[in-house]
Amino acid sequence: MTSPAVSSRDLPHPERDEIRLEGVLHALSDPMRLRIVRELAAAGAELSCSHFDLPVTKSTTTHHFRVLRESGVIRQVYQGTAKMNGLRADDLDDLFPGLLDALLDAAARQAVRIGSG
Amino acid sequence: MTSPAVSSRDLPHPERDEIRLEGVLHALSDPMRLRIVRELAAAGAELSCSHFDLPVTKSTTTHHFRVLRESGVIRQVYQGTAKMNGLRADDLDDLFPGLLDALLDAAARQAVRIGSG
DNA sequence: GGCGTACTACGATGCCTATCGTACGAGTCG
DNA sequence: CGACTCGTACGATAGGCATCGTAGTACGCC
Repeated sequence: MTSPAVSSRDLPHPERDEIRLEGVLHALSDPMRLRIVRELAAAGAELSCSHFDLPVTKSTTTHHFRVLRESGVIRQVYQGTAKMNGLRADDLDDLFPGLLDALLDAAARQAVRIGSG
Repeated sequence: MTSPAVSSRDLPHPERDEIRLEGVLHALSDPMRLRIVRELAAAGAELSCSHFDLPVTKSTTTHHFRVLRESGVIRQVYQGTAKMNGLRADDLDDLFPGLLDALLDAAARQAVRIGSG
């Protein structure tokens, strides 16, 4: 194949209008998921699940990505065997202007302060 | 007594440096608690627990206020039989500049959009 | 002291969830 | 086809948590 071609398997995402603030906050209140989102934002591009080296098993990683997707924080698309993950920054900015930036900034400040990132 | 006098009963609060972003987000990911925080912000002053008319029992209300306090979102002080609740906006703004405003704005926008506030 | 109000403490309950392990499906490459 | 990689599904487990009800404590007032 030339390009890996997007698989026919597609995943359920909430529409932009279905995204709830409570759901987003809950998704980001888990350290593992906050870390994933920070990495995605820092990369500024879509990353495969396997790119992340998290201190949990693959099952748990899958679980966290699903929570992020179902809460509307990320968008997931299959590309061959890989699943690419991208922040839904456009949708979030439209719904909650400035929130994502404030959250990422807050996470970065805390990482500096605590010294764990 | 002239003024209700702050009771000797005092409540454990996290120091500013102990406040964690994950804890704040988790606290605000509950609709009841987000509602409390929005009311506190709208009032711009300290409010007693009994001021809030929440669709849950008083036991549950106590629980929610404790979660908010222990996560560092609010400060609670006894004044006679009443317990006054105030947002820790100063501490939060110092730790996470702009975050509280962004969260309150996001909640307000969602309330308008959904039509439940 | 006695009463009423404001809030708490404790136990119970049912649900949600973070985690794991194993077994499996989908896709790519040789 | 066969092997390998990436990720999923499912079941289990243990802990957390939102909720309730009842009983109890602290405080102010009469």
